[in-house]
Amino acid sequence: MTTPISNDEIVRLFNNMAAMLEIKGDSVFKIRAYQRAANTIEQLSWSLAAAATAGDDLRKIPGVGKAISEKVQEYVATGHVAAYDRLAEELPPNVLDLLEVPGMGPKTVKAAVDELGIGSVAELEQAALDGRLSQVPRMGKKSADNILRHIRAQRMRSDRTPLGIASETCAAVSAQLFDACPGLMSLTPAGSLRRWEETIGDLDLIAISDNPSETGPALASLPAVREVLVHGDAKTSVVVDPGIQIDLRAGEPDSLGAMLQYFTGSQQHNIRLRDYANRQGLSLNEYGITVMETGEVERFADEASFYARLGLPWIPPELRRGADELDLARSGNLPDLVTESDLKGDLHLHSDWSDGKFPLEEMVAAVADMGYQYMALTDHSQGLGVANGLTPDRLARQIEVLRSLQDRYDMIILCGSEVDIRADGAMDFPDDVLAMLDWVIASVHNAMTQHRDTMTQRIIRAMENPHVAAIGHASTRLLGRRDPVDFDIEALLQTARETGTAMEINAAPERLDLKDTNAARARELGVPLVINTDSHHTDGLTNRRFGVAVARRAQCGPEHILNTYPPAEFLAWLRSPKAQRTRRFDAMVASRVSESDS
DNA sequence: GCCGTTTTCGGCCCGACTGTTTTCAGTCG
Repeated sequence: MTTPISNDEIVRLFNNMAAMLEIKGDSVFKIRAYQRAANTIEQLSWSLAAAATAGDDLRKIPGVGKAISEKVQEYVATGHVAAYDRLAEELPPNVLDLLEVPGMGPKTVKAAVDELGIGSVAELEQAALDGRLSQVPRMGKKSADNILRHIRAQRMRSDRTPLGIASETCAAVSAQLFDACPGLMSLTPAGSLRRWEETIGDLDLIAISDNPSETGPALASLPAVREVLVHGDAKTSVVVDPGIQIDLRAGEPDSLGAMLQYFTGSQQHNIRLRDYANRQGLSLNEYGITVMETGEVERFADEASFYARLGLPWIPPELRRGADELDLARSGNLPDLVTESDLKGDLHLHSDWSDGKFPLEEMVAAVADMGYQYMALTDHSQGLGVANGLTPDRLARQIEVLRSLQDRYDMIILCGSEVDIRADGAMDFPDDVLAMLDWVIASVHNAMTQHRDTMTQRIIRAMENPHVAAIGHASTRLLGRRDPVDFDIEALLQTARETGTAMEINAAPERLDLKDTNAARARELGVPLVINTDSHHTDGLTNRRFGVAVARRAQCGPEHILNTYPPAEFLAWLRSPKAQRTRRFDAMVASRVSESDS
């Protein structure tokens, strides 16, 4: 069995085609069509290659027409796309790297290729150094110097920042900016951070102030600022210390609605929203909504009234992905998304009995302080030596301690374990030990480079164990540090459904695992999801917001999340035999949905 | 290249900033 072509590969193909067409100077609308198709495909919860092989009509996907559909078919069938190969032949092999350099757009890249024969970033750097680059039309010494500077800065930092780090940076910079700006009324993150994307390109901040013009200079003079990139009247861009770019826009209170909408994006969402507005004779920009006939500009203090003016309900930022959210909004079918306050328990927690940093009693107390109605303590199993995993004897002692704590809390304390899934799919504890536990979450922690089929079968075997309630951080990825394991996610989720196994959305910001598209597929298949923090520290409990965001991006309501159910319902699910859990969960979802309808 | 409760052809989102120009092209988001 060979690895099928992934959606990501198809996305890369079309994005690369768009970039090459840009350099060639082709129609911007054709380019935009490829970009839109790539954006949509990126968000599919299912395998496009599998659908193509099955003979499905791909043109049902928005933005995919005859030409793009045929290219997908060709790619899946042959591994190549002739049109792509022809484009690639006309350009130097590494030309797309040149587009990655800030300040190098398609026109400049084309000029550099045609006039200077440049074919790589190294050659571009040399041309900037020896003065040839500044000879290109519309380039000068300053532009060439900027290109040089960007090449060197780019070498020093990775391109995108994991959500958790961006979130911390945002909080730190915001606090400093409030101190520096007396007139600052509010500072709201926009862009990919507000949409809770798993990685952030740069950090967009919207400042609302009585005196907007003071905020840009104030940002530029903060101690954390390493470099000022742009400083105009309306916009300031800087680079702050861990190498994150911050774009600040400032305005007055009555412009917040339009500014937030404009700068939250996504770009594809905005393109489609503005198209929708144009059809109503309205034009959108960051200042408000213009009635095209009269030229009158209407202003909005909040986003809800902005969307309302277009005849739409407010669309949560997590859904502004340029996919089907506008259609859902127009038809009144936006999902009611899960929120942090829906969570009634945390079912993946560590203490200092294994690799956590806090004593068991303190972790339990901190969880109770969250207002939860149940929790599971899940220290590592014996096989994870580096994490001081528990032997069966230590586990038995820990269970005694936990049971003795129960009297002090209203919250139900479940005795759990994060049990290692061994390389062959066997559990790290024998069944009689697993049977002592209330809650077993099974995770892969080693042998992560296994072949796709081996890894898939390994996790399937774990799911088939009658004691395994859930699979933890299935892909094991660490954002920016470790790639996900190779597995057949569709087969895993199908097996989860068949075996009555829940799938974790691990909320640790460096994991976010399952990721959004996989969580969406789990939801579609009726697989219960559980949002856990995997806290090793009492501070980790608030990371739940990241897990909730993944679920929201997956269009999950509370009914799709197991640990939003009241204790009685959750425990009834947990205590029923695995073979019955899928049917029980379906009933739980159905009753929750009919409840919210009435 | 895609798309349609105006359209199967003729449209396709919008503005800030920079540096190079001498009125604006190119880049970015």
